[in-house]
Amino acid sequence: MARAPTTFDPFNAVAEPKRRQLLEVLGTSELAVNDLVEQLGWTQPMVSKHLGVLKQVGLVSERRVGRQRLYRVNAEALKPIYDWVTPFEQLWRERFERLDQLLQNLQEEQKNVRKK
Amino acid sequence: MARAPTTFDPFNAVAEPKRRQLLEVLGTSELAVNDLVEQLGWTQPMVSKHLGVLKQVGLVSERRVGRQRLYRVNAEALKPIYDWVTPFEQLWRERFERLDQLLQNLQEEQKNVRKK
DNA sequence: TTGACATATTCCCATATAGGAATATAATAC
DNA sequence: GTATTATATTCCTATATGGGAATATGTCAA
Repeated sequence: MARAPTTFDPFNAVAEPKRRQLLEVLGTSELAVNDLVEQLGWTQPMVSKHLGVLKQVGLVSERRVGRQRLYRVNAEALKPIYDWVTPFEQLWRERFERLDQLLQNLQEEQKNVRKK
Repeated sequence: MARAPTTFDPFNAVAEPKRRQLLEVLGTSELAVNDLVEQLGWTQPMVSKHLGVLKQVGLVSERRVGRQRLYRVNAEALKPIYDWVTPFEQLWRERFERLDQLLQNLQEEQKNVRKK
């Protein structure tokens, strides 16, 4: 078996750095393909192809206006990623907090040493 | 150019569902390869290979004890994913909040209608 | 040393990619 | 209808993959 297709789920779609960049540029606005071409500096087919992948996994939605197609981010489609990664965030935050505590304790001890 | 290698960054490493599953099973514990083989029900080479990818991107760390190798999650390596996805979480949460607000307003209106 | 156990590596293949170039489709304007 | 603009699709290729099977490496125990 090969790797899961990029259109399999948001994880695979967003693994490609360019597609993350595209979503960032899109942000909260609604942009036509040519706007994205200009802002990203990529070729038009490249932008269209990446948009195609993002659309297939529901990460962007498309609205046709005249000969333009306006795209916007559908942020909710990123929820599975957020939900998956968040529990792990607890882990490293706890570690940092323990480290902070440790450093503070050491500082306290140093103060006491100097006082003597 | 082909797709970025799975060892390119945490995004690509974690795009594979099995590797996410492996990290989940690992959780906060430190497990030997055979423990993982048993818990996951995969073949031993498959577990070793996925661990190899995860290790290359720093998502797990390895400690050798006798003939065993104990692995644990290095959660901080997931921080780039967390940091990237979190701003988007704002977007869909705001949308939900606006929706909630809208629904509440509608309920209020209904009450007033009935009073008349 | 030899065997048993724990883990990693190699070889194989079908499959999907991202990018470039060229071309197709679709909608508007004249 | 024809030209023009906006966008999508097709064809190409190099490259990496995940899984299976077989094998190699490394470590302990008798």
